[in-house]
Amino acid sequence: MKLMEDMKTVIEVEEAAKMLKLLGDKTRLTMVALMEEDECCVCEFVELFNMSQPSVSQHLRKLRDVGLVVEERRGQWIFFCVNRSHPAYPMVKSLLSHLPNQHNKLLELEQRGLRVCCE
Amino acid sequence: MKLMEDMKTVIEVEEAAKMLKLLGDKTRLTMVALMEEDECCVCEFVELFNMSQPSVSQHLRKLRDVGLVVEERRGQWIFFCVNRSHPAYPMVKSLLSHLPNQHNKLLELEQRGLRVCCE
DNA sequence: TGCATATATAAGTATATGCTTATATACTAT
DNA sequence: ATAGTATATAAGCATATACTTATATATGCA
Repeated sequence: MKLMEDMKTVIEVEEAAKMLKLLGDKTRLTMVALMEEDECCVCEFVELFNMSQPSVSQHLRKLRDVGLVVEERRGQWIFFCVNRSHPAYPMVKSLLSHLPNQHNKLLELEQRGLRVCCE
Repeated sequence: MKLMEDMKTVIEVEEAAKMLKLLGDKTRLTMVALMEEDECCVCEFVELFNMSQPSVSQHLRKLRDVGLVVEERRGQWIFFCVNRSHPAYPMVKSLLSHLPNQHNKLLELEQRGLRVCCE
């Protein structure tokens, strides 16, 4: 007997393959796992991945192009977060649940004073 | 409260990305979804995907190389099936649960007399 | 206005990918 | 043995991918 159930929205194989292809990259998969915890901005990813800014931007653009993430500008910064109403989100959430928690990465960033906060 | 829970084995992001990259191809994703239903042999995939035999073999080899599928020769045929003891299998199973059922494809193949059976 | 910071985009390049055709291997049946 | 069927592998090729460097755009602040 199952009392609580994860959303098991069905999506077409083609659509799923497109998503998995995008997530089949260590950088993008980690990005999405991080954004599942909290919204992030480009410079935070640059710091976390020790990667060039254009490279980070290009990864984020791919995620945005399929609608899996949405962006919101706040001052100088553009924050990205997971679009939880995307048709493929339930599948994405399922697979993220099999990955290690990424919270420590954000904590470490905060401790180094590199977490961007705009209130 | 949750009484029954899916296996939520955690695997490293790098390992997960490797798997998702493999499954981020419509052909291979469908193959795995089909094999989740029942073991299949190469010529069945050739028929189902209307694809060249070498192409099918190459896709299966990639899946085999990471250990996600295992093969077993029976006479002329080599049957492939999902390796349910693979560390990434729980994640794979999770995401497959968001795909449409592929049973009809195998049924149709059977009705056309093209299902390989060796007993 | 002018400069610094944050981000996006463009163009170039090396490598990866998925197909193709041709050929090799393995098993079955005559 | 020989032919037929099933599968694997190799080599070639067109396209996709992920980075790089250079440059453009947008915001904040003095």
